[in-house]
Amino acid sequence: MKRSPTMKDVAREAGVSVMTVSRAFKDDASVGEKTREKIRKTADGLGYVFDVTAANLRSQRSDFVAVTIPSLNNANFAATVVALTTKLSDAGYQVLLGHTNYDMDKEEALIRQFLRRRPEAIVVTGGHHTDAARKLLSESGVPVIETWDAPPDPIGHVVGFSNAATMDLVVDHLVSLGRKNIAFMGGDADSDTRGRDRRAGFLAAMARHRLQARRLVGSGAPQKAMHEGARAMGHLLEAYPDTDALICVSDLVGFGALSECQRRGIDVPAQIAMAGFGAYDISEVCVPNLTTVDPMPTKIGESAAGLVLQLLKDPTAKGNVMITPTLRLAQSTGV
Amino acid sequence: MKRSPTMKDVAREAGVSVMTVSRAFKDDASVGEKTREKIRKTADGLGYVFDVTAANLRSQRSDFVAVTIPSLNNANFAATVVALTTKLSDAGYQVLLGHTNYDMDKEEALIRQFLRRRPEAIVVTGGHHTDAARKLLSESGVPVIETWDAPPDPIGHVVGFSNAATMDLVVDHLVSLGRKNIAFMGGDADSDTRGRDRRAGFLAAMARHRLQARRLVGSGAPQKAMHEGARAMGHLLEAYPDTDALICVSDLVGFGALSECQRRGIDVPAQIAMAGFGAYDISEVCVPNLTTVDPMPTKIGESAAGLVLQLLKDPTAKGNVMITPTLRLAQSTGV
DNA sequence: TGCATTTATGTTATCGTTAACAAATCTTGT
DNA sequence: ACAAGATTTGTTAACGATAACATAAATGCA
Repeated sequence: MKRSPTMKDVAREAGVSVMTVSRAFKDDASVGEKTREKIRKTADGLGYVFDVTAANLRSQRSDFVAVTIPSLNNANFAATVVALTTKLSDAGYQVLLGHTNYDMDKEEALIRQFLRRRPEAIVVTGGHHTDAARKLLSESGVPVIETWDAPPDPIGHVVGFSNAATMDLVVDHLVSLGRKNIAFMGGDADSDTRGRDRRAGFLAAMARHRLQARRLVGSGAPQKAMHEGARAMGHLLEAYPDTDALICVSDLVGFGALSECQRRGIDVPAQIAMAGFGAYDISEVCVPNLTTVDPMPTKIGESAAGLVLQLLKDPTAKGNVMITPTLRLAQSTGV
Repeated sequence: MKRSPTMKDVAREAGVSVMTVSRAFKDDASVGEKTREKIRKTADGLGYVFDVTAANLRSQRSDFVAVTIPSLNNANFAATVVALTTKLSDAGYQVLLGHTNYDMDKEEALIRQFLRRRPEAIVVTGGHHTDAARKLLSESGVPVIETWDAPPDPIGHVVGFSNAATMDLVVDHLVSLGRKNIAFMGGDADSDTRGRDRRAGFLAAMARHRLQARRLVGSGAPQKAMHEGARAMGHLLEAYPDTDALICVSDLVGFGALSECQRRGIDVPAQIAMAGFGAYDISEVCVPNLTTVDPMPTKIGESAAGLVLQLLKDPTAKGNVMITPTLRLAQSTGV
């Protein structure tokens, strides 16, 4: 197989200098209209494909934006990435996507790997990282954006919300319905830092209402959320049979719990009101529909992309974006 | 902000040549143990980060493997990508992931964009592409692997299965239960080529059993599967009230349909037996559990990665991998 | 010890593109 | 028609690494 053609080949064939070919491939450059046309045609004829790697090396711009998320298979992270990718690729950037599988060491390894490609910005999910990862990020000389959480000690910029504060919305709602024996399911897995933050928010909100918050059941790692939700519901009913409301760390756990109620003939919301988190599709389809919190994943992605673009124009720009999640009431809390 | 250090800086600081530094960063190269140690230490001290772009340009190897999938937020595609990424990154490759949103023009644009980075292999989902995309792929001089479908006219290599053939499994099962008025939901969206293939398979299987296959209802684009499944169930019940079995293009559509049955008090499986496709988590959690087909997404990813690695060693290697999906029986068909 | 062999390090040119500067060509107004 | 400015094209060197080849240092063995 023969070597693929370079600008040099195109230049020779078209009878111009290499530099003119280079310019012809940039939209804004000054090249005569008929010269450009000839070059385009010659390039097509030769099957020339522009080599971004060489361009990057010379111009010292990688066009990469590195992005890490905990899991690919999550409607919310996916929505954020879709929004982010759309906006960034429209602006000519290439997203380098990595998933950590909720493992902070994996995240560190990914960051290390991505930095070797000289990304122009790094967008990470969450504010919890290994010490080494924090160091890598802050010393990278590249804009860093933490999304989804509003960490107490940000590395660079933040586009997120307070997971803890969202629990106020849910607890207030359940309390306003007269529920008092409110349980929380999930938030026990070390790896799911957002879940832990939500549980902490639940505890704080309950304390604010002077309600006992001892009804806590684990649901394990987020990867098995639905199954674990069903299992955990069994535990909850045995341990705290007088529970009259349940907040789940996610809609997926919530759906597992809901289906277990269905199996056992427990009436939701009459006996137990139930709320999830994440506004997953399933919350609007399951029976009963699940009250949930919409964390605005697309808005997070769009804002993060906007911030990246702004920072690439002006690295000194300040800009943290706070997102305001909304409570979506549905049948599972009797609305 | 000062320029980040290069090998030259490390070499000067460590009192060796640039080439020695370069070798010290490759594991297998011959460098004295104490020299290597000194270089490592100097590099760390300077905060040196290896520049993969430059290395790629010189060595004419990108370490990239381009991968396109229809949607990020899909448990099956995600599982394939996870398996693929894990295996390839262990071997030192970087996956460039792009999602097409089930749009073939978007896929073409992605491929065009990826080729400019000189990937060492390209893995695409499905066997349906624009003509231009097919041309790009086949002329790229890079190994091409089509996954998830077994296309009639492959571009290069294939790791997949016959969507149509999987429907034989499901139809045979339902017929063996004595069901005759079998409906199919989905497969109507142009963009969902796999769904279309499944519907075609359904029609073929019904013909083989000499059964009428006019009970077809659309469920629209896969992005809204759950909602559309619920809506479509309404249509089905109105149009074909004597339906005694339903095959859905995916478990997500199936769950939508199932929840609509629950709302209307229709007994599944007594009145209507129901089967989905994809072995999504939800199929094992919903009530009743959903009979489904497991398309072995992880196996697809692993096999595709294995094939990529093999092809990179020996580009002339032949190798198509056929995956055999399995039927998973559950309560929704009365098992 | 001395010479062949292995191991460790150095030198030079280059991957394919673009920044920076230089030169040539084309406009335009008088 | 011609100077002055605007537009288009060309030349040279460089981005940061490595392949290929050359040489120096270390080792083995008679």
